[in-house]
Amino acid sequence: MKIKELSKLVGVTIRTLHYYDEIGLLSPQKDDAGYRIYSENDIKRLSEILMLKELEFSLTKIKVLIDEPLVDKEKALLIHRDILEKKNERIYALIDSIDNILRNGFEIEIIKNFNKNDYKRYKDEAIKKYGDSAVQSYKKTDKLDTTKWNSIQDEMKDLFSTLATYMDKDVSDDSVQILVNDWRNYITDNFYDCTLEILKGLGELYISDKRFEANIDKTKIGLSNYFSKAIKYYCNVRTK
Amino acid sequence: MKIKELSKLVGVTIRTLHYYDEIGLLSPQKDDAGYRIYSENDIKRLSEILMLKELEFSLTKIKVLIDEPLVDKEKALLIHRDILEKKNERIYALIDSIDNILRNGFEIEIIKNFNKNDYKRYKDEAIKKYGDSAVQSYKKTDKLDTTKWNSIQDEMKDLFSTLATYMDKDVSDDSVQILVNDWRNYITDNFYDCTLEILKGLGELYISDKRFEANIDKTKIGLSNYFSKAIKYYCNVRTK
DNA sequence: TCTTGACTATCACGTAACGTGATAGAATAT
DNA sequence: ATATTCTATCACGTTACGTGATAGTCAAGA
Repeated sequence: MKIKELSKLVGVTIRTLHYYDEIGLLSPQKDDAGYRIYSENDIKRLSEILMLKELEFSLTKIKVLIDEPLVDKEKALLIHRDILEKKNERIYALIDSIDNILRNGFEIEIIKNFNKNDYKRYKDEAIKKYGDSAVQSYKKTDKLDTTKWNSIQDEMKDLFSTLATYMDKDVSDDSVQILVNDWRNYITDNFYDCTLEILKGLGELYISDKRFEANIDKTKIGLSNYFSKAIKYYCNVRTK
Repeated sequence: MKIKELSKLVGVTIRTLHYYDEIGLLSPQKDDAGYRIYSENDIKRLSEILMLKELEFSLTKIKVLIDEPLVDKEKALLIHRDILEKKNERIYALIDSIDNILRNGFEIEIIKNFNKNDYKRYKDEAIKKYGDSAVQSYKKTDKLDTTKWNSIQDEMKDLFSTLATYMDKDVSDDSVQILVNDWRNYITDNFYDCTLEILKGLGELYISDKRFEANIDKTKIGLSNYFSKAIKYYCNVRTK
């Protein structure tokens, strides 16, 4: 069977078959003219390749799975199943994120994601060190249902309206600084460990990002600017 | 803020920031020495970039979303949500496939996937031509619950045990050819339109693939070989 | 002032799985 | 004999960076 016939039969492109030959995944015999001639065994092998690919195995893994009779295919499938389920969980979280954005706007999501990479890095390192089960407690970030979101929204509003009544005070005032500290604890409790560095970054966001500004200033004009200054003071006092 | 400070703050690598500058996604000012100096606005922009990236938007799409005030962000999010949901469905189907393999072995999955690409291609073309709703009937391939699988397994066994009683007859015998035809209809009913081309390919699989062979020969030794020959005869008679 | 170390810069190649031409020889149909 | 179809082999493009290599810049200590 020549290349086009096979490509039509199984529904892959000729280039794909060329490529599989190139990487040694499926290397048929060649005739005198150099044309690839696919045998029944090649068809069988290709069908297996395509099925494993359908399951989103990488081509290198497929090669190992097919060529090494030593590997435990069932185990590989189970592991792969696990990976797929985690992927699914992640996608669920993403959809959830989008829903939250559509309901509540961008700002909370930005806070949530501000140092998600850091969080993930720490988590990965922690898993390496202590195993997966020990790190389950970090999961709090992932799933927040609607009622939780509403309570978060409410607490934010409370904090902002209290802060609004302080706006004639200097940002160094104790009552203001206590509120900033509350806000910091609040983030730590609900999202991730809010270090001074992160808090500083968030404070800078609050003045430069119009979406934050608009949301915070709904409570009182100029509040976002005031809040940002209060955070800056809070951080400066505590940095060295 | 210089590059390392920012990279630590938000948890991305320096290379990533270099790259974002390179593609014009995030291009900070530079000082006399050529060092990148990130402003508060840059931090804000980066946080937005990272959030959209977290939602699996591509960098080019992120660029458009941020830079073009004309695009409807809400609409983009809704579309993206849709894409994620489809991804989710697909992963579910994959997990389902793996479960089926673990329960029933590879052979049915291979039959199912044999020309899945073809199936998808036809489906895509059909959707282009007739719209999505008209193609819903093709969906039968996707979801098969446990009871359905069991009945399929049973029918396969029935067919094979009947065929086993015919093994002393010539493959050209009417009773044998009727069984092949039944098998073909069976695939068409349960999986996809089993053309002669595909049937031929399957027949070749049955002799060359040891997993098929083992499964079919459970009923009677040599049955897979016999079945394969019967299919070949069936196809030859009908091809021109 | 010199050196050391930390930080920065710009190439430039590698990754996965092909897509997409370009160019040229081989097989088949008319 | 010629036109068409099929085949082959380069070889560059894609995404979002990772990973060196090499070299210039800055602040601090001897």
